[in-house]
Amino acid sequence: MSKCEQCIVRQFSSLKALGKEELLKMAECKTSYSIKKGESIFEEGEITNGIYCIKDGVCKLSKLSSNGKDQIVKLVKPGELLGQHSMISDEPANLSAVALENMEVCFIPKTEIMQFFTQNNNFSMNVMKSICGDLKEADHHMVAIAQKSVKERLAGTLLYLEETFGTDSNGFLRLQLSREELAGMIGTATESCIRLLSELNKSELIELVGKKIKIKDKSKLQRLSN
Amino acid sequence: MSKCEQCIVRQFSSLKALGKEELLKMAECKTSYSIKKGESIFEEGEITNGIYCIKDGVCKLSKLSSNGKDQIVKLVKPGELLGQHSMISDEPANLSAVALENMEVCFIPKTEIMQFFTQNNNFSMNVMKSICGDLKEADHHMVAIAQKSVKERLAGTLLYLEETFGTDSNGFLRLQLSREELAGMIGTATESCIRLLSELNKSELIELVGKKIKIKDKSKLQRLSN
DNA sequence: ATTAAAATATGATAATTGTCATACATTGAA
DNA sequence: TTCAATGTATGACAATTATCATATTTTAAT
Repeated sequence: MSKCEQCIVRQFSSLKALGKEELLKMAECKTSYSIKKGESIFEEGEITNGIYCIKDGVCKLSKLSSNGKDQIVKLVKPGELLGQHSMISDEPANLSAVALENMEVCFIPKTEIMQFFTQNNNFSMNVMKSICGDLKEADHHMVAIAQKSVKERLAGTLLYLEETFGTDSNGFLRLQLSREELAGMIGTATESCIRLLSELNKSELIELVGKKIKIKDKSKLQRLSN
Repeated sequence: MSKCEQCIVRQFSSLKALGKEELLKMAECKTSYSIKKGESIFEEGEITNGIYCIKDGVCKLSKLSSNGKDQIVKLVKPGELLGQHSMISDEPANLSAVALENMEVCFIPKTEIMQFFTQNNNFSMNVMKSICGDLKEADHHMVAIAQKSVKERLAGTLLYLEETFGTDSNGFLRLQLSREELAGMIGTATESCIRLLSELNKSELIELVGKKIKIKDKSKLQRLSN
């Protein structure tokens, strides 16, 4: 069982407010998991009874719509927490969490976290702040979907993917999403997404090699995204 | 200066966790405002330095999109708080708040609220829960906008307006929104909204009298909304 | 009451986006 | 390797939605 004290990603989450003693307590009760690409961490409607801290790998949070399509609400990366919202609300998960890469996560039971809430005000404040950040992002995303065209959203999403997850040594987006997932992020049909990617490819704003995507003209993409 | 202890709406917000002493302190430092229909409480980008508790009247929270249209993100009603998110994030307001009816609100300065956060864990938990509820709603709204047709969203929004704000003695929706505002809620052009309202009117699912709207066939609307 | 301004309504049309069909490419399992 | 399955790509077409123009109605100010 590894020590939470020495875990680097802790620094990037609300957990950075925890003290030595609290970290030791947490190390004792936590469980580590490896999750393979494509596997789910929890499903919409499931009761989670704790939170996950992501050590490595990226996952998607998505919600199934009545039309059968999965809307991706947020991507979650190392350092971030998973499942806080439903734990705090005391409700089943509102979203499904599925690994986009192989992941390493730690599960911390609800009872433990709730103690931190009552003992450590900085921790509570951090969690509140991070949830408020999520809400702000969600509002922003909502307005984008409501008011922008699919092409504008696609451009914005590609820029977001590069900024947030970076590129590999050849300049391709590090995070590999299927066309269907990309469509699920911007809220459109898979075919429309593919079509627009082809168009951006032809006009040389991006380059497509297999399912890999490289951004070739960032400033034009930015202007396009509005 | 009226006493917070006796304020009814307090029961409906996170403030219900506050004790007698805290309420007395709050009553001393709060300021009451009357806001007329159409006036703004705060604007996107403004620093608020406190929160508003709504005693009476409904307001809209909206965000201006780059295409010049206002997207309504949420409607806020008596008992609810306003401005918590930016206060907690320590950032300028992300949304504009504009009164849809004449309103009575109380402003409570940030310094006061922050003390409650450190002193009263129930209060912190309540605020956290309410923000998580907002996030859940925002996600839900996002998926609806991304995956449903304008007609489906319109039907859903009309049902929401009836459920949430009720009807007058003649069965018309109590909360009067302009067609432009209704369009801003569902994320579409004003003309499209008007057109679909006419269509629902002709097929007798709703009745239009001036700008007033009455729901005539709830179950058909529900089926339509998906 | 009169009039200008704003909101609502509707038509015509164009642009966007979704759906279905099908072809091609890639991947992974036997 | 070979083949099936899955993912990606593209065409054809239909449906949805936005935009612009223009009435009509309502509202509010003088």
